[in-house]
Amino acid sequence: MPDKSDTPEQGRPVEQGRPAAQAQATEQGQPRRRQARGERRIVQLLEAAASVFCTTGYTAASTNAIAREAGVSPGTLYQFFPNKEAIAIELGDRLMHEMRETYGAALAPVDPTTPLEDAVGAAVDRFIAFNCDHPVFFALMHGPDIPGRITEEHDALHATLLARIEDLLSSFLPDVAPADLSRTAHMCLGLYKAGLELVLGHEDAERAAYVQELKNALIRYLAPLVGDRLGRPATPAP
Amino acid sequence: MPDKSDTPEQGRPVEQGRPAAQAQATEQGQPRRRQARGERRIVQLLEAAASVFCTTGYTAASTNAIAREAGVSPGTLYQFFPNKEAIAIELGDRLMHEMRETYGAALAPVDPTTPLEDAVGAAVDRFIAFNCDHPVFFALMHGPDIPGRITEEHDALHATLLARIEDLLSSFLPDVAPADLSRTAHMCLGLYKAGLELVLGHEDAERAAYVQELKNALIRYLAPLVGDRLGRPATPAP
DNA sequence: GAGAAACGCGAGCGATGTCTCGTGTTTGTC
DNA sequence: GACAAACACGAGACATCGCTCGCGTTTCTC
Repeated sequence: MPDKSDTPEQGRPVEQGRPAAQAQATEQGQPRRRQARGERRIVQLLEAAASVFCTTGYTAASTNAIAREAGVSPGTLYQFFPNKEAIAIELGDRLMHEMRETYGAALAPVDPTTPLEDAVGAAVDRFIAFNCDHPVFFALMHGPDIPGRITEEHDALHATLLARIEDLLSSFLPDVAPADLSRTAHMCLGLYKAGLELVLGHEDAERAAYVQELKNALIRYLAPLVGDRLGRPATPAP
Repeated sequence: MPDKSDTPEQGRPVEQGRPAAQAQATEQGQPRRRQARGERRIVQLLEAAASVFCTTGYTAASTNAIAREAGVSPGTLYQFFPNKEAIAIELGDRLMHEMRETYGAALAPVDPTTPLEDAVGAAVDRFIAFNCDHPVFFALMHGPDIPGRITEEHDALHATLLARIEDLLSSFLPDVAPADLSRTAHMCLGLYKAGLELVLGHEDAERAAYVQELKNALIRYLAPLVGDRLGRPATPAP
């Protein structure tokens, strides 16, 4: 850790003003050496940000409010994040990381013998569970007011998800034109989002009922396409 | 606490077809007597607001930008609307009014012999057409950042729509528990919104294809519930 | 224990946005 | 034509928000 006298601008772009801590290692000269206390503050701030984003949305959320929610001063917040956007980015990154594990386990294994109902049911259950555990995710991914960089991440996740869904679908629909397959995948994701909104808007028994309805909608939408591979014939529910 | 005139609600006579866009009365007494010029300015400002809301969303839209888009000064804008929210409210009102005619014609007539496919197809076509003609509607109704009063209007429309859908559904599903019927209606509206987003995101042929997919999703979701009344059997497409 | 760096604070700067005010112009009515 | 009310303007008052600065405190390291 080279300390070049007391002038902090020595190793940094002058325009940058303050060091602007990076949580993870990026290129950019020397990242800041965080202490345990700092790491704790970061997750604390991230949790506060999640809470505020959830209730007010991204644009309406003020950094002062986030700092207050976290019980620190505005200045402290900016020791760990260069700007407001970076907070959302970092939050999105961590969420995305956790998400990858979730949907990796949810969509990846395409056992060629699993019936459609089970595959859809399992995937939906996992995604719903994740979104219920992390309501911020929905808030961040649904806001039409999100600035540039976050949208990129959103698009990246979106694309990854769609690719996975297409993969999964293609195992059920071997001979469908790519364009149709892509459209079907988009529809599935859209239907899921619609169902998710309803699920998040209710609780307990109603929530469970909506989860079931969402599965029904997806299965019935896909059933006519798959032909066989239905597990059991998609008879109308009793 | 600026602005004393933002108060609960200024007595709004709601005359017949009059959209009622009166601005501030000096003291909550009687509305202002508008001239033809003023009425013209109002629709001009509303159109400008629609355009700005569409491209930037509600919160990010500045009143100055709306005034500039309309080619008038900020002061002029405030001659006709007490505040920014009122612009969105009035815009929502007029949209809603037009919407009522559209979906009144789209959902009201429940000919007991129409097959499910046709009923859904017709309703979807009308709604999609309306939303394509008025993209603001989607923007205003979907923003997570919309302040209080607008949400009320949104909820009102939502409730009205749901009631209509339930009506329509109940003619197809005579003996279903009310709770289940309501849930099904919510799902239908949710599925429609999801499809709408995809439809608005594409053009021409792709857009038409998504419209068809939306109809498919709705019909297939509902088909197992109706039993007969299918018009033609919902055979899977090849 | 001493020095450096990370951490923490909170007043406040600059930019931006909503809305007002004083004034001048147009329109409707007599 | 005269008068009032509606219309129009645009500078700026007032608030808010993102973010910074200077300085004090805690923690790490030797």
